[in-house]
Amino acid sequence: MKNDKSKIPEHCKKYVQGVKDTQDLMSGKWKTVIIAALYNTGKFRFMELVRHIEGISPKMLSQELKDLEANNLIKRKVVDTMPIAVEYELTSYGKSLGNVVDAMSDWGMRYRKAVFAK
Amino acid sequence: MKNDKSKIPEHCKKYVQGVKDTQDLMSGKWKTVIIAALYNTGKFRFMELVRHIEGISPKMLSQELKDLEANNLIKRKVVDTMPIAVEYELTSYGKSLGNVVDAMSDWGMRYRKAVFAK
DNA sequence: AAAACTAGTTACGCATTGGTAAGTAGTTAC
DNA sequence: GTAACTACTTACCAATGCGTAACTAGTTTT
Repeated sequence: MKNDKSKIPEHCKKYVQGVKDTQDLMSGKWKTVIIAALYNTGKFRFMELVRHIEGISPKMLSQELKDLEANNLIKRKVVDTMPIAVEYELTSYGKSLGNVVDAMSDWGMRYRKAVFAK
Repeated sequence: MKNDKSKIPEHCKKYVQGVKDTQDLMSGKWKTVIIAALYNTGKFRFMELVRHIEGISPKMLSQELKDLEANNLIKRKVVDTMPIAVEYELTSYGKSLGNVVDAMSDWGMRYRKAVFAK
């Protein structure tokens, strides 16, 4: 056997597992966009997000926010004014996803330029 | 209006668009894993990938490889030996996704540690 | 000559995803 | 007092994603 790739090194498995875990937490059509929005602007109310993220419905936003909150990536805060306001922002975990979102955004912008340049 | 977030700054739109574009190209259950595998190891034949990526079926692998090739992220090379071999590797575009995959892997590994540490 | 390996393809089907539309409960502006 | 706003929820439906299993066509090993 000249080149046996059948044995997968441990660090490689961990590397891939990391990618999978991150992907799972950011799965679905809207989570990365929500995270990107909160990462850029800091704090948003529910309807602000609905208006800010074009195309999202209240149903999907609500669902995705719940998922993100369950994974401790964002925190939901009810401001007890009259009328009540609900604010969403990233937790420190959530903020640490900034690297990932930045990398995706950088790459995406460069790719788009390259594609349109042809 | 104290705090008008209704006007979305242009750079913010571009930022989010970048994230979306990247997400679209890496969508599905297997693309990031395939990219990570090729990024780590360089070159793989079809059946090597099937064995290396646990859980993937030939059908899904074939489908995802086609998608990735269509988006110019990987190249497929038929080595004209007897029997023929088919090699897959990242294009330079594909390699430039390394930052994204690295960021995802880093974050995922840290997150996993943090979750199990509790 | 049969079994096994290469690189896939095809048929089938269930389950998840995500969209539309409408409804709810409370508050407030006109 | 009625329309509109906030923060959602619910019901329903269509499309897609993804898995299983089997099959193909060529090559090679036994």
